[in-house]
Amino acid sequence: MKEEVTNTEEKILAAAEIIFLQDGYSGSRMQDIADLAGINKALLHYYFRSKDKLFEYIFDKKISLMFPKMEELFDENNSFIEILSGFIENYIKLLMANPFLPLFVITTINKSDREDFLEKLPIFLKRRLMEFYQRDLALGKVRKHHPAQLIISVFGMCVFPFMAKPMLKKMSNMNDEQFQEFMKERIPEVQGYIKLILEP
Amino acid sequence: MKEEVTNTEEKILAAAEIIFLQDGYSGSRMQDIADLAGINKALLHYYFRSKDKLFEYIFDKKISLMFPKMEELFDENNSFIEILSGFIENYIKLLMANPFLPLFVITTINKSDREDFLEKLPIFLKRRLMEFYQRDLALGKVRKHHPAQLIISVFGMCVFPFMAKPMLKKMSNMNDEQFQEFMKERIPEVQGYIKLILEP
DNA sequence: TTACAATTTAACCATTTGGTTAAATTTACT
DNA sequence: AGTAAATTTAACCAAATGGTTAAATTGTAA
Repeated sequence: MKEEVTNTEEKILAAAEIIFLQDGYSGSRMQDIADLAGINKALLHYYFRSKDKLFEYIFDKKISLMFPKMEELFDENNSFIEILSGFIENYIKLLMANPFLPLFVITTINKSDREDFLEKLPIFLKRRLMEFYQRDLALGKVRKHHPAQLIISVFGMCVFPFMAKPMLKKMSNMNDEQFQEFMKERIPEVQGYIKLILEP
Repeated sequence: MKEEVTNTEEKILAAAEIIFLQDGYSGSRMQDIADLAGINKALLHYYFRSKDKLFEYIFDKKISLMFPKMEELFDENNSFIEILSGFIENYIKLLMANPFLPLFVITTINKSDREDFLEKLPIFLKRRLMEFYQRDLALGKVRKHHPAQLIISVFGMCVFPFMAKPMLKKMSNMNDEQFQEFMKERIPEVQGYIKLILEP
């Protein structure tokens, strides 16, 4: 059965994604991944030698999702405020489709014994945002702020609700649909904050 | 040796706190806690019957820290903006002294098999903030916003940097002292955002 | 049909881990 | 000194878990 070599491999990866994203590394069991993929443990190890290998494979995929390129935003014609507004919209939509992403990446990176994962962090995102801010500051198009503080704030306002999702749902008596609605409404809300904060 | 019954118990709790906060439930080992407390596993189980009991003990302590009462803030003479500003200062200072607190509480609550912990969430904090917002909105002292969105934003701006601390340190080339400095500077920064967002 | 790769089955191994037990030892208090 | 509680030591258990192995079975392609 050589037909679709990737078929089983894909099933494994899809299953591993779900398990790892929900339970993290130490909370995940290889048996659970095999079960969810509809295969057995022997075959699982036949495809991926070890839990570590499989996990790193998933993590690599996820970290690039967490820090997307978003090249279309970084157009010289865009103002800093427009770039941030675009980022807010794109990023919240991205996270709505991948709600477990932030907690997964951040808990993984926080594990003291896996600091090697830190090496995979990109830095271009923050640097490019800073450059655009400095440009618009010089043009008098934005108010003066500490740009790193502002960027981390925008990031936090987008990301935090997904990490605190169970808390939010409980405290505001929301179900999953209402949470999605809440996050959709959040896009113009946060964009509004940024305008008020930055516009001179 | 009846002298200080609490002495060993306190050593255990202090050790359990450090281990659990850093590694979470499934990442923590009873042996590590015993080692850090300077005792052996037998004695550890002599004081706390099981890992679950010990963990719940720690979690209860921590969740009340995560959602402090801050009664002094909720004074009728304070404006909503003053209340938020006070909250930002108090909360960031609290987290500076307990940097692992947010990730610990949130990851614990997110574990699907421990949803019982959700029951321990308070709701008074959000409700009281909402009441003060509505009052000041009626008085024309604040701009119109979706108050739940605003409150979660303030929360996120305070909490998120601590959860993403290793990422932030890496991306901005900071050491621990510089991170502390960054968070200290963050207090007036976020307070400034709130004023710009809310003042009519 | 043959040959080879994919898959299953099932037993097995070594290690880790939460937890127990019983006996010995130390400590404090009377 | 005697007693009871605190602590240590060390062996032990059972379950969970990552990983291996070998043999059998199934599917595919030549």
